[in-house]
Amino acid sequence: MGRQPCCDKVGLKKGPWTAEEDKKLINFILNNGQCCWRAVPKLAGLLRCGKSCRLRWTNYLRPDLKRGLLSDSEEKMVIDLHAQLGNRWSKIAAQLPGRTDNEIKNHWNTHIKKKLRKMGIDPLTHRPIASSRVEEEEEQAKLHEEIMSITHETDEIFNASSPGFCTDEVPMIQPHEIIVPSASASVTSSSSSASSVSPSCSSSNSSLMEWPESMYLLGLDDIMGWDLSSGDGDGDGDGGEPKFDPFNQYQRSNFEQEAWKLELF
DNA sequence: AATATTCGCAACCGCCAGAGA
DNA sequence: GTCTCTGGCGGTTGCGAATAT
Repeated sequence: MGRQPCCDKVGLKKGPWTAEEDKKLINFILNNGQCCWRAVPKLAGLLRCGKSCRLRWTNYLRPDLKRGLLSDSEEKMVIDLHAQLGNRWSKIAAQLPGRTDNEIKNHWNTHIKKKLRKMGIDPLTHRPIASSRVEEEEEQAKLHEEIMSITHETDEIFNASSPGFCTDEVPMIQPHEIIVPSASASVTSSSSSASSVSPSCSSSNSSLMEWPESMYLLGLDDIMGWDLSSGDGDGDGDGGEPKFDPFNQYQRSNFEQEAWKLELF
């Protein structure tokens, strides 16, 4: 049996999307809406697989996406939500309008993780690194104690029941006599407590097929979410970054793309 | 100036769940 | 109930840019 690939991969293009491809995809979706992604590339005249088209749209081309780095409040929200939900990026993204799971995941892995470690917080447990180490050591010590007490008990039982024991007397154990404890009985899952959060997912963007009218009226800083007037420009986030830097490839490509989008209409 | 290394982001891959036949 | 297909998710990779040597 086995699953069929989402598309016939022979002759399909991979790698970065060109402006031409983006244009085709946007035009198609704006005219036809998001329907069957499998059919999109064929109908839109793209040599891509449907999955790739969907990802490109949801992560990059959607008109309601925010651009630029996450703000401090957004970052804080991500950290809080991660503490409750773990690596459920889509659930986290659902709480941050205009942000994608991929964007948040990348930001987490490249920025927030480091930041938390720098602050002495374990990004996995969200606990202070020092104290979690102490707890870990305590746990290990406890475990050791338990093992030692069990060993002691068995030794006592053993010594009491079979004095003068000799290893030569141990009967050989046959394979069928070995009893393996079931995994379910011995392993307890320690999933994070996610019950307290109920992602609303209220703003399903699937129906959003028009560029926001405000886009025509806003300036660059508004469109891109950049604060062009403030920031100390050192990139450390302490002075109102991100600041627009025409030589920053990432910002520049965003700008070019936004400008291009505007020219579409 | 040249080369090596690190960083950050976009895109891909494999798996899973749900829907429908 | 089984099988197939699609959309979605999270982890990983590739590659260009930035930085260090």
